[in-house]
Amino acid sequence: MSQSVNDLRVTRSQRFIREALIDLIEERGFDALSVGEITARAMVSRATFYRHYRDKYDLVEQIYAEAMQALFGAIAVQETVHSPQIWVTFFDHVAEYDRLYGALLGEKGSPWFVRKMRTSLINLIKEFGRAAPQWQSDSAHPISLYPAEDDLIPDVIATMFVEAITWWLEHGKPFPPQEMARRGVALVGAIFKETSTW
Amino acid sequence: MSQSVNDLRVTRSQRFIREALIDLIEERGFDALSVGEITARAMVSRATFYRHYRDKYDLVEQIYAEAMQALFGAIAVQETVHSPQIWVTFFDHVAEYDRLYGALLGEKGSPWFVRKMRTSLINLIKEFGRAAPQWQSDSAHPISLYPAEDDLIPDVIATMFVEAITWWLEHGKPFPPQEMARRGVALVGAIFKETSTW
DNA sequence: AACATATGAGACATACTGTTTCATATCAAT
DNA sequence: ATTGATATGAAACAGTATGTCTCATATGTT
Repeated sequence: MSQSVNDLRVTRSQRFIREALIDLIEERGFDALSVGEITARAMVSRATFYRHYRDKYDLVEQIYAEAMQALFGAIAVQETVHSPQIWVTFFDHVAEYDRLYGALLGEKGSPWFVRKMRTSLINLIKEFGRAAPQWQSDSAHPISLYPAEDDLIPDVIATMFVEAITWWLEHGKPFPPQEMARRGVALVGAIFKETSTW
Repeated sequence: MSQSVNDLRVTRSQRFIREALIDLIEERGFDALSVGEITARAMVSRATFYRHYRDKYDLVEQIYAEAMQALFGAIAVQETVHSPQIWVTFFDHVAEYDRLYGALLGEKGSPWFVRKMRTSLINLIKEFGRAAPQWQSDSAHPISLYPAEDDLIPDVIATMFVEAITWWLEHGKPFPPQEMARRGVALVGAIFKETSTW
């Protein structure tokens, strides 16, 4: 793509475009946006947009990819990747990028992005579930849950989390990340306990 | 709209259009469809489509409205609207319209419709939750849950149900509606019990 | 200062939308 | 079977968005 990695023009254009994107999502909703509208707000040529992004979805994906990279970086710092602490880190991350996630997950957001984020979470959930076998302690089928049920539970839990995040951001983060993590973990625990007897 | 309620031409056109819609969703996905594509498959003029529907979303809404009418009719037959039996009826309904829901909720489906269906469910969940106070029996705040939390729980549960339905249909309905209802009710019970202490 | 390249302006072909017109075919009712 | 009503098909239409392309210019980097 770009030979010189740090060209002020490039970073400036991309920054304007990203800011315009979030502003416009909050104002008019992601689905309603056209590329022309975004570039007009960003005071940038449409051709410039297409030089950097395939379409508006690609734009979101690039932003999201960077956010995910930041999240994984934060998680890597944690010694106990398989501990509930991971969810505190997660909600901290969400809080840090609250404007991005709020815009994309909220009322004016994109159902497409919701799906995307849920998919990202499912793997994390699986990892988390496998690392907490005590939740399935009183089960007659402690291991067979996932293969037999073909991932209904992680799917459902991931969906729940995305929904909880959306609710949290739309209500102005009523309580701190720690509390959200605590509730999320408790809920997941209850679900695992309940479904482990199936 | 139509003066003579039963005009063969109308019912035939609408039927072709609806069949084409579901076929095409399964093949190419709802979002990718254009009106022209639908009418071409239905062997009907585009003008005819616009005579009956505002756009492809309106088409889905009309189909969905009829399905909901059928569901409400089935529920009305139940004496105990506030019993878990309602969910058996619900999953029976989903099974009856499996092709419709499968297409619209599944991988090729429409996130917009998922949202729509969840909204429909939230009211049902609230009704269901209010009618089963025993789930909040050991709570210190048995009533204040909804107003205080501003509907996080019903929202999350509705989302879970939609996700469960999607999973169920995409996996070829591995077990009968009764079993899905049983598991759904159990899960909701566990969640209510867990969250009632918050 | 010299070079590289990102940008802006605009043209372009393509596609889809939603509306409209009008002649024709098809239906319902008698 | 004939009549009257109307749903339909074909086509044109303006409007909008997309994604690509060209080229002169401005702006960065070295």
